Amino acid sequence: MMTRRYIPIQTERIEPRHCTLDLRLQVLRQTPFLAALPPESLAQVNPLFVERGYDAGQTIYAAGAPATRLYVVARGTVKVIRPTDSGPSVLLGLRTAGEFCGSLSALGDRDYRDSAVAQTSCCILSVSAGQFQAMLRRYPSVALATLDVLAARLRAAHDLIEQYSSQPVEQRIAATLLQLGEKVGQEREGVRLIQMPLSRQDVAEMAGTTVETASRVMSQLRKDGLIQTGRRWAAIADRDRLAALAIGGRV
Amino acid sequence: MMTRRYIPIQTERIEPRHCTLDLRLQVLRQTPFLAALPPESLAQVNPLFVERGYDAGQTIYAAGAPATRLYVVARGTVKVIRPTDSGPSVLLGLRTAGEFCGSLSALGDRDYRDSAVAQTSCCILSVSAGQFQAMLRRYPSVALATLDVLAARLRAAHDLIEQYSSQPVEQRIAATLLQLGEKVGQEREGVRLIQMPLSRQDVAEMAGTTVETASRVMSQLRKDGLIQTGRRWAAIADRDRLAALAIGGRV
DNA sequence: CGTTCCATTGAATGAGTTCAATAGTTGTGG
DNA sequence: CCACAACTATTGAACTCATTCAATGGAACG
Repeated sequence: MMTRRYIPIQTERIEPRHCTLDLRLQVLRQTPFLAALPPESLAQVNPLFVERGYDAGQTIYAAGAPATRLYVVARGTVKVIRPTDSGPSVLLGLRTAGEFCGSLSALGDRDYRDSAVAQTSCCILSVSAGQFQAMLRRYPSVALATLDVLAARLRAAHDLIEQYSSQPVEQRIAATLLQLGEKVGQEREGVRLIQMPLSRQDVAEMAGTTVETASRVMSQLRKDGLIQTGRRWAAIADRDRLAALAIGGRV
Repeated sequence: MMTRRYIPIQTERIEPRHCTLDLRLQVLRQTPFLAALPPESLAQVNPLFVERGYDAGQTIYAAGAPATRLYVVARGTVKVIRPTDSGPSVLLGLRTAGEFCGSLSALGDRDYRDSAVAQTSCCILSVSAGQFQAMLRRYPSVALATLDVLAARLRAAHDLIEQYSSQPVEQRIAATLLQLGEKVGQEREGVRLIQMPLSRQDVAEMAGTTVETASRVMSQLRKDGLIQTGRRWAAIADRDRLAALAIGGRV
């Protein structure tokens, strides 16, 4: 009664823990910074990547540990979180198929500044930081593509900073849900279902608030017919009104 | 009486509005992404840069305008600000000699997402986005160096996000002042003077709060002997206690 | 079938904003 | 050189949004 089960089914597709060889090349090809490579170069770098499966909840790398590898998501969804000294973590972003996380700059920090946790069970390819550096040097197009990805992430980070410092919680949560809808949403029965397990805790960490507040706001949004929610899932029912709320405040 | 004028003098050095030729090459050489270039390449790219002076308060580029150029600060200090739909702006960062701002990715947005405003009078070199892209392609070391800068900025942005979502205003302001001290601070009469005009408004925009709160917090910090302040300036008097406050909360 | 996790809701509290008023500082023009 | 206008900073008081503390109930999992 409180949680409408219009969408009882959820992300029922269990991700395979291990990747097939076909998948490997396919993923590497769709990875932004490798997409520009000619096939023969791709075949050359392919062996440098190591594959490994993770169960949902498992940590891929932890903040504070030596930053030795760069990870590429082949299947599944990964949370990149920043632990805070006191209290709950901050969710910096989600990585899905083809996206990377982990060590980037050899000159930068020696340690990871954030942790990556499997949100679904997933399959991850990884390459050592040294080999990645070598790739950057050897294939200039890889460096340029990586530059674009970083620029885009920087823009996204600045968007977040703007949100945090100028918008109330309700708007931040609305914006968060819209972004999730863009990234991992799928149309289902007239609503846009966010295709990943998503707890109130997750939303709270993305919007920089507490579980209770996230729950309250989302309950209200549900009552207003903007979204649908359930245990560890959410769907966008009225994209336009939600977007209006996200930018303009009160609808 | 209320504002101690222990440091009545301030950033009294008026920046020259126009750069000398010597300064040009010197600045380009200390610019991170050009530092790696051999002298002859530097001489080649030098003519691509246009120089121009700006008075304090002048806008170098404005958010929303077509992102056509990349700017390198030669002298002075530049504020990179993100205007918000409603209310005050957010100060994303400061750029001093050798640092760049403006258009980065040709693939990315066509428009600037933020504005750059001269904080002091300053001298700026700029290059067209197209020519910068050509430099990235022609000199791989430039691309790699730019990658490092972007990675560092991304880390800084994530630090900010963490602060915003997990720390109270007092700590954010303390951290802001410490960062400023690192970046543009100079030892003067036993304190670290922040060598740039810095209003409460500026601090507020950096810490994501209001002028009033910034004023209140800084007044308290002054009473506690952690900082010294005046009209449009601040100095760090007790770095250790300020740092303790920034991370640990109440001292 | 009970234990654990997740979500919801209430009430009290508090940090920070908002509104408003005052005052010191700087710069300008008569 | 002085008076006035504009800017910057400070401080008070009311208010509000969000957190915190706390308690309950449903859903999933073994």
